[in-house]
Amino acid sequence: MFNLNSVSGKARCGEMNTKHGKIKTPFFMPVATKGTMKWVSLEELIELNFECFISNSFLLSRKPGLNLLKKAKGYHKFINWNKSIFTDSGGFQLLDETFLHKITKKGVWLKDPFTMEKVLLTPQNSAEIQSIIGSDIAMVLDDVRHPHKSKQEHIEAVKNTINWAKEFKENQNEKMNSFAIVQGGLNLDLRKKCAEALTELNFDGYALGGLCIGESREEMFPVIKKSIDFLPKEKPRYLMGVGSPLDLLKAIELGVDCFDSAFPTKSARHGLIFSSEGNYNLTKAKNALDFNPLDKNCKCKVCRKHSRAYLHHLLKVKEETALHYLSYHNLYYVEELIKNTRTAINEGNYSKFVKEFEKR
RNA sequence: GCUGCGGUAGUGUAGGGGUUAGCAUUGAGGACUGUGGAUCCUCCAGCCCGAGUUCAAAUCUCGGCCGCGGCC
Repeated sequence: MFNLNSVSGKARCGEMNTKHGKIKTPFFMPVATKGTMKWVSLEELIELNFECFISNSFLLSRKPGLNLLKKAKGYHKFINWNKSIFTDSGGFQLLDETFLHKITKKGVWLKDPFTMEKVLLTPQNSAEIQSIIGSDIAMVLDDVRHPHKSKQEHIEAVKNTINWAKEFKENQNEKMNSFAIVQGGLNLDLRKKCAEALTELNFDGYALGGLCIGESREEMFPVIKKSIDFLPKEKPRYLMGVGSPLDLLKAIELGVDCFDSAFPTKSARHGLIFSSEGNYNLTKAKNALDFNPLDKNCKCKVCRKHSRAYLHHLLKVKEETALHYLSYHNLYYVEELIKNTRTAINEGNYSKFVKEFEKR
């Protein structure tokens, strides 16, 4: 399902094939937890040239629920999306105290946020949920811990992650593609152990999980760099949760093929604008009288039409349209940026591309 | 004109002799990365004016100014 076309240093350019089409790598996918991005519609996602997004299968299983999804003949039809869809298991919710109830060897007890009912999510039922959803790429239920938790916790998390991956693989619909997630915190021995055990299980791709959640860049990047070497070259590598422009570029330089993150849209909602001249906060007072576009080099529909001053105003008076405009712009920016990384890799000068970017 | 109540950051308020004058919001900055749809952190900013009582006044007394209500 994955073909590598060219490399530049460790950066790779290729193609991922799913039931719903081809996706050029590296790529970034927005987070559409419950069936849409926040403030950006699926229609606009097509307009923005994204080939896929990621939803949260646990939340979808609670609402609209599996019965509805079955009756709708799958999630793709329900939301009328005929490109690829990744689904997360819901494992990431372990990090959120409002979701997590208890981690056990069998799986994880999560609180249904709609009803507060406690629900046991296991590798088996997660595989079934994602199969009913009709996910193109299902993510295996994993045990995520904060990077700064004790080694003992990470040992336990890796053990659970490996066991759950085995059970997921045994129970999943064979036609469904699935990616396993490497855990181990910042500990390279644990990362290696986890990666090797998961590689033996022969998943369609491998993700690096548990990163970019509070640890410093100085801690994160060495772990990515080393962990990449523990993964098979011929399979796609997915760094979960990374979405700031510079982080994306640096991770691609280390050999990562795909990403998802709420960062571009979440940032946009708080006024953080991605731009070719660096990120900045639109809520700053100096933007109130700036009649230039968000990014003078951006061709998105927002930058073509509206000024910083106007968008600053909308944000200040809490008009919801601002959230839409800014989210749209940031997604456009990220998609353009990643498109440019593919070009740079194909042309064999990716490191130079990153250096230029860092100079901004 | 008389009388009652009140006047504390830009706004809304707490404190009624000794407080680094508290809170909310606004304002200024920062954070946010497998999304609980405005959250978290830092900072700026104030006792209406004058006189008195007191070791000490935002606080008590008197006068002024302003606001709201009542009476003439």
